[in-house]
Amino acid sequence: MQPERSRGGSLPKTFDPRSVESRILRIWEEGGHFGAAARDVEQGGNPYVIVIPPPNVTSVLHMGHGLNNTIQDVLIRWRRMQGRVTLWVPGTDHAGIATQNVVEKRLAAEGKTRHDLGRGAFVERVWEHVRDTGDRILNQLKSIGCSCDWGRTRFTLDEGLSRAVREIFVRLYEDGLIYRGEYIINWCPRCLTALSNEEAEGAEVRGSLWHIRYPLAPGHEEAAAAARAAGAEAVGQLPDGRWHLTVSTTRPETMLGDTGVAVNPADPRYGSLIGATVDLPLTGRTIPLVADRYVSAEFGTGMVKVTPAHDPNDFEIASRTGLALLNVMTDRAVMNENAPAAFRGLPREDARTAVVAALDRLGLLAGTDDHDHAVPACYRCDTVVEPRLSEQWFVRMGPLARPALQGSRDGTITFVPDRWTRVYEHWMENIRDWCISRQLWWGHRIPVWYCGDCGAVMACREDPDRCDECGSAELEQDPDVLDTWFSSWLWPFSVFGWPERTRDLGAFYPGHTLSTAPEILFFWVARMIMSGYHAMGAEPFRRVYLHGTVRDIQGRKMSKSLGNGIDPLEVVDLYGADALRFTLIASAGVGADIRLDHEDLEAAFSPGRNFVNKLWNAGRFALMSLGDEPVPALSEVTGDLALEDRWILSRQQRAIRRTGEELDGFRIHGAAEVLRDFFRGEFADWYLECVKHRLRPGGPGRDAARAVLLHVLDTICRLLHPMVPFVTEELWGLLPGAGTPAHGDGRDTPLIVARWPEEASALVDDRAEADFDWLRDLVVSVRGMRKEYGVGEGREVAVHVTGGGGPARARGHGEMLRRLARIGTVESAPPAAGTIGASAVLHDGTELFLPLAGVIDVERELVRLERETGRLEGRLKGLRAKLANENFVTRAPAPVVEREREKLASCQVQFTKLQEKLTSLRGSQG
RNA sequence: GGGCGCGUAGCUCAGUUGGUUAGAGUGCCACGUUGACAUCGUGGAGGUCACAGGUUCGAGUCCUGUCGCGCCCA
Repeated sequence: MQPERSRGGSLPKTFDPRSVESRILRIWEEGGHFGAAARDVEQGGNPYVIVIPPPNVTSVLHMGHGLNNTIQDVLIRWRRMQGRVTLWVPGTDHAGIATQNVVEKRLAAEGKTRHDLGRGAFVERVWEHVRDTGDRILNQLKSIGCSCDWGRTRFTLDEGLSRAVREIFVRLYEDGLIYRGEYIINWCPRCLTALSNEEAEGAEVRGSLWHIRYPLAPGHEEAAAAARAAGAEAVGQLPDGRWHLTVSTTRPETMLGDTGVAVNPADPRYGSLIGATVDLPLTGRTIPLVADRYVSAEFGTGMVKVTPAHDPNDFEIASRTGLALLNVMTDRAVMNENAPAAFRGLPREDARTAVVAALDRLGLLAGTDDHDHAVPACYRCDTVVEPRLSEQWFVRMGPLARPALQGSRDGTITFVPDRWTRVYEHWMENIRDWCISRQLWWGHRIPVWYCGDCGAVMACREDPDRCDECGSAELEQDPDVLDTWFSSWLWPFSVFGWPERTRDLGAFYPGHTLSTAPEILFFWVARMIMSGYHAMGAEPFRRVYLHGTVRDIQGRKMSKSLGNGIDPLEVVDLYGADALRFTLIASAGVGADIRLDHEDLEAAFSPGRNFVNKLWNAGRFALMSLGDEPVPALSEVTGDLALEDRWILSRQQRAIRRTGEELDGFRIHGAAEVLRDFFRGEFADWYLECVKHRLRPGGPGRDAARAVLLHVLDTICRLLHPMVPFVTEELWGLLPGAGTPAHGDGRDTPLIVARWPEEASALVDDRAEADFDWLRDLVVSVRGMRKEYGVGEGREVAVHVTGGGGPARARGHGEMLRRLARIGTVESAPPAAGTIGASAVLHDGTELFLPLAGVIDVERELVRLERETGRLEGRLKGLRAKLANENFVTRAPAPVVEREREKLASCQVQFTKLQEKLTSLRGSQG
């Protein structure tokens, strides 16, 4: 083994995530670096807490999880390195409907329903399923590097969390904030359960608006004629002479359940008809015409049919006007015994067709229009929701919303991006009661018992034996379970043992950041805030980060049904977890959606993989170059620093500062950009190239270069660790210097708990930055001229550097210029008159000249110089006009004006000198 | 019907209180293997910042309107 190659030389040329990730994971987990204990806070530690948005226990990891949890892990790792007592609590959600559906589907494959098994056996069957697959998604999170405290993993159906559900239910019931009642709720006729308003998602549908004639009952002819005379076009006469009204509906089948027709009381057209009765077609029933302020005189005919048992608005009208309730459908949305015999047993869709046909035959169909409207569908199975009258349990939300609204208004809780604040507040201001009972078997059973003898209703923390009222043992528990979100909304404190007053609660509540997708702002985030204030008296977190959605290349949301998803684990397998993370982070603007090509994973994820590989190779080179001898600490070489050393150290301080600023503002992609620019654009492209010759054994200033190289690479590993934890951990572990003070902290712990870098203002060096920028300018300029004339890198060139501060600034950097631009010699004297070559002028007026006799094409050089002078002339013109404008000079801030003046001066010098070159070249040619 | 967001390079997107020559990744063209990396390097082409007005010394950025796309609420 060669001494100078003993480090790094044996490492593979490309980073191999598979050989690294599992080993690193083990180091982190076995080291106990993911966890935190209440004790750490009690002893004065400053906590930083995130609770995970618990994924559905039966789900598998998708890209949305990937993004969401990468963001959380970046924040957690960053705070952990800053020395905060960091806790990220993982867990899963029992997802009542979804999970029950999965198991029911399996049963269906066996030709069974849950009713064949019975409740107890079915629930046991679901538990079996959950025991088999429940850990799956959490293990998947591990494989993308999530540093959750796995020992604290919770499940919403755990005993402790179930106790929390029961406690909050009973408390709210006792406070009068939970009640039972018969109302119109959203009902899924496939899942056969009630849904909350949030679970019924409206989808725009192209439907029809049917106009139907309802004959007036005899005796109202005069009133009808009066209405007609008052301009009521919806009132008319049928061929047989009967008067009729016209109502419009998108759901004609519901007319079988109509119990009235309503108009606005202030509508002058229909005043005479209020109190009249209508012969409801097809049913033989007679229904009244009533007045209600809900009815809009402007919409349609200004006259609506009222179906209180099948429409929420109609239900409201009925409750105000006393109209009867008539339910004409079964729980499966099939017409029931209250419907006329001809329609009984028809599913709602068939009933619609049949009703329309029947009305048409009777000549009562006035017409049909196309009509776009929103139709609510079950968020779990996409079946069209049927508004249904039924007895359910509700949470009275008004009192809970008040403090939750206040928390946002007074700035206690902030949302990023800020626009969500208004969405949140609008929802809170228009809060509606929450239907929490579900006609399912999988979930927390409602802790309410009914006495079979005296009819008492009891909400109980412990299962009761006897009725509180009459002592009877004839008790029956409510058969329904609670909405899953009724347990999720307790998550920020139930995971810490609430309602017990645990040490964990004292240490870790309130938490700090919540990162999630905006889809569950109402479902979950808003309700957590409500329950937090109600149960704990404090907000559950202060900052809510709502990130974007992962979409396919066409902008469609990734979904199982579309088959356009990307499996994060496949990406990890192909490109590594770091590549996945970096790609996601670097492409996710604050709150912005991400598009990824699911058909070309290489195109989608190679940027991340390539970046990681570049980092790996920079590390590999550094390790090879550092050699085995001890590397001095930075403090030992301060007197020996070369320009490029001072430059990179100065740039590093800016990178540290900006990374912190970006992370603090949840601009994680911004942090990624800062670090990519620093690492790749400055460290790898320039610094490493500058010091290569110094790093060779016996190279000039070798120890200083080694010290700086190690220090900067060490810092880069730290700064990038939250985003690409595996490669940085691996690399950092290979860096020399375990236990030396050169690294600021001991190297006996892994990077995951190493100290986050702090800006060292003493290392900021404006002068070095300016000088180095000048050299970069020179190098770029020479490279450009070489390319222009096709002077390959195999051939060294001489460069005359004259005028401006040039010769002095170039002095001492000959070797660097040789390596970066293949400059053989730097001449500080002007070329002999008549020498053929290429010219350029740097910003400070330094003239460059490459003698390229034999290579150069004078015509081409003339064109090139003309292009350049033309460009400068354009700029000069703009700058002169700007500075000649008195308004600009007097009104713009002085520094802005000064900057423009400097630009003008610099352009002027460049222009003049290039102009001279051009003139002399023309002269030499002519 | 009400509200919100978006429209910047071929593609995907940054652009923080208005102030350098509007940037990155990717794709494209040319050259290149100088002992980290071809999952690389160097150089280059590519934009009337959707459109029309307005405010301002100055607008991708602020205001108004129009067009197109997406989302949320009713």
